[in-house]
Amino acid sequence: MDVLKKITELLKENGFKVTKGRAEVLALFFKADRPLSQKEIMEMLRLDLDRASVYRILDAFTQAGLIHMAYVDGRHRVYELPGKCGAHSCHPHFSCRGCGMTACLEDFKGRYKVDLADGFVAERQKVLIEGLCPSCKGK
Amino acid sequence: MDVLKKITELLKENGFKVTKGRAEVLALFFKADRPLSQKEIMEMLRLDLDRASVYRILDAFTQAGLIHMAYVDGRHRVYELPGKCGAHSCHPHFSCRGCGMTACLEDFKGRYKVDLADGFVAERQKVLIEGLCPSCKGK
DNA sequence: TCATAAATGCGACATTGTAGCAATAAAAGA
DNA sequence: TCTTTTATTGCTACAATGTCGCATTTATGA
Repeated sequence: MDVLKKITELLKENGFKVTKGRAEVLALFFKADRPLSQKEIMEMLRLDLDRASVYRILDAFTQAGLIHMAYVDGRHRVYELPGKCGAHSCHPHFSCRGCGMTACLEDFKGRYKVDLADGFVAERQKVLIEGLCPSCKGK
Repeated sequence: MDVLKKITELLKENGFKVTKGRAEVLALFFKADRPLSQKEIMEMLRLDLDRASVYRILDAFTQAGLIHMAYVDGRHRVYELPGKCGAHSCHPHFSCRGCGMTACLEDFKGRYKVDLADGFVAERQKVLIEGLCPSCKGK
């Protein structure tokens, strides 16, 4: 199916008006091969979209489950399309402590099994692998 | 051994001058049963310590390896004493999406094994379990 | 096309984190 | 103990990130 059509459908399904801003932000996530921060989104956008609007769009998408907050970077919230994340498994992210680059390790199949105390409910796992990327490794 | 003595030793071992601020911040981590944010540290401190100083102390401790940055909350950096975290295992943290409370699941023994692409080096794993705590569960 | 409800732009603001510099406190030696 | 030296702190200003309210604009359904 056409990506643009898919995006329009996704937005309508979730009760969103189909606006240029929302369509393009969502399109960015479909094009991206890694989690995106608000800052990166602003830079990648072709149309002028206000900072506040981007935040509102990201919040709305997150609440609707269209994207996930990956929390990869201590300062920036980083978002991505939801993968197969669930209560007991989620593909991890890699973050380079040299350059701050983050990547999605989607083909990861491992699982944690965590026994929480009574009364606690696990909804989702987030795993971050920290280390060095090839170009920062040599320095 | 006395905690205060241990703290003094730890600071000296790492080449730090033993100041009231550093000693008390480090003591907070020994007393705490969960990861702490800069904000929480400010609120828990008895003596008046400047915001900038707390940040500098946390940075210095992190660099020296006395504490770890746990990155649990999207907005706040959250720190804790280093556990048995390594390239392929780390005790996970639990974070309640209702009240934002975070906890350390120290007795966790599981492991991820992640195959990174050539040239990438994994130094540490951070795992976050998101869900609801008992008191937020009912709401 | 028009009416309406939602989304956006704009501005102001709160919070978090950083940097420079003068004042202060800790450590070492006399 | 007193002094000197050097690191640490407090203060101030600043940058970046995120939020909020309100007027304006836009998308949608009649």
